[in-house]
Amino acid sequence: MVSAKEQLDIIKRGAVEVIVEDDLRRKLERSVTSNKPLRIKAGFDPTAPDIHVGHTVLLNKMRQFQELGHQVIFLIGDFTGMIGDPTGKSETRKHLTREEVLENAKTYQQQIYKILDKEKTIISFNSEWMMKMSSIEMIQLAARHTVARMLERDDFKKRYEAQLPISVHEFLYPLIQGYDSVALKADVELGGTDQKFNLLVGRELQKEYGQEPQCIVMMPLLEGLDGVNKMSKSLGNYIGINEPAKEIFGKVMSVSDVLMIRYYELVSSITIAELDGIKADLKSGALHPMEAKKRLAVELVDRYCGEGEGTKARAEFEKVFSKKDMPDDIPVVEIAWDGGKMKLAKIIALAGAAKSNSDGRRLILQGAVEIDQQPVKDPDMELAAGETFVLRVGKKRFVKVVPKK
RNA sequence: GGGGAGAUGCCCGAGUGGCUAAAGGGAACAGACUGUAAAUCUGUCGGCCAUGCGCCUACGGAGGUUCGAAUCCUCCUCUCCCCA
Repeated sequence: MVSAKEQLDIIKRGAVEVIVEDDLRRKLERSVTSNKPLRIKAGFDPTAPDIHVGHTVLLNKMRQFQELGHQVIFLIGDFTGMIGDPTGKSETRKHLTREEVLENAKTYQQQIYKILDKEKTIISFNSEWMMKMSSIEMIQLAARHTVARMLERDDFKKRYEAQLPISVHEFLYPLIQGYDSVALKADVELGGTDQKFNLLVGRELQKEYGQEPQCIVMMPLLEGLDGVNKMSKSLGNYIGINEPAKEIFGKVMSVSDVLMIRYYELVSSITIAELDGIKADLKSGALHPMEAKKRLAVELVDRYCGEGEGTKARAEFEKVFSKKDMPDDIPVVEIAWDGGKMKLAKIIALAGAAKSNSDGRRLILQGAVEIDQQPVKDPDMELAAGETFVLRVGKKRFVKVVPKK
């Protein structure tokens, strides 16, 4: 078994903050001597079943705990999902039905085992204990925290100061998340830095309920493709781990050089020494930033789409964008002509390459449209029924249009 | 319970009777430049027909006043602030 000190070093790698490090060391030491694994909790929202690269920062850390022999609990906040975590939101999320939650949970499980060890993962739902909690118990739970303390939470404070609505039930979210730690008897909870408040509530409540408070390991939030906001599905700036290889590859390539380094730090599995080497080579000019980015893209595609897919995606990418060739696999769309001739603008919209006929028309005017690699300039161009051709809109939208009988 | 303020397009936000499909910013999309980089510059950015100074839909919801309403009135829904 790995010594407590070595374990702590591994755990601390990449983490922003560990609360409280000495406590964690003691827990690890105890775990080593008693040969009893620690219970590691990490909570996930049931509303976003598409796991993206941002989540992997946390998942990778969970994986490390598993490799060190600890018990990882993947907690799906299905009960809390009915409240909606207000974090970074100015509005309350919509409630999910039982069926939706279970459906999302299934999607989670399909995706997380790309990273986690299935044999060593416990999936848990907080509705399990929360549904059984009585109103009195709920009120007693609420009685353990004050409004002033709740308003310390950055998000609440900001909304309060900005005169934005805060519903009373939103105060319950941190309490319930904290209570989950009590119910699970968590030794350690993992979370993003935006979760700090909630994670700390867990410690408080465990003390109140006579448990040893959990230690907290906070991971950095990964910036999304825009390089500014955190990666999230709702902002649309994410790389999903279930996306097709060429999507993942393309998205990594579109990232700025600065952000690339960040991605290397947080989601690549290279060692710190290797990363330092890359940084040095970039600085000296020995390594072109594009090449470094391609390597990162290959690594991520390999990991999430399967070994070898990365190299394939790279070849495809170079073909389409460097040599301006057509991609191998162009999606085929069948279109029914509603007459002898049809406007190209309308075909573009029907093929899903534009939002509307007007949008298609605008794209033609902007010189974004090609048919069989021939640029189209005429916004009123019409095509006769029965033609098959490859439509290109912008840099990356390719559609093979086939007439529908 | 009383008093006050507010709700505008994907988001923020201007707009107090016609010149408003609605300023400005952000996001997004396209083009130029590139490394599909990023940054920058330019353009587009409700829909439909594409001929127009065309038609339809749109400023929380429902009605009303008016030749004409995002703008005025009534009721409703929601939010914020102050007092209790």
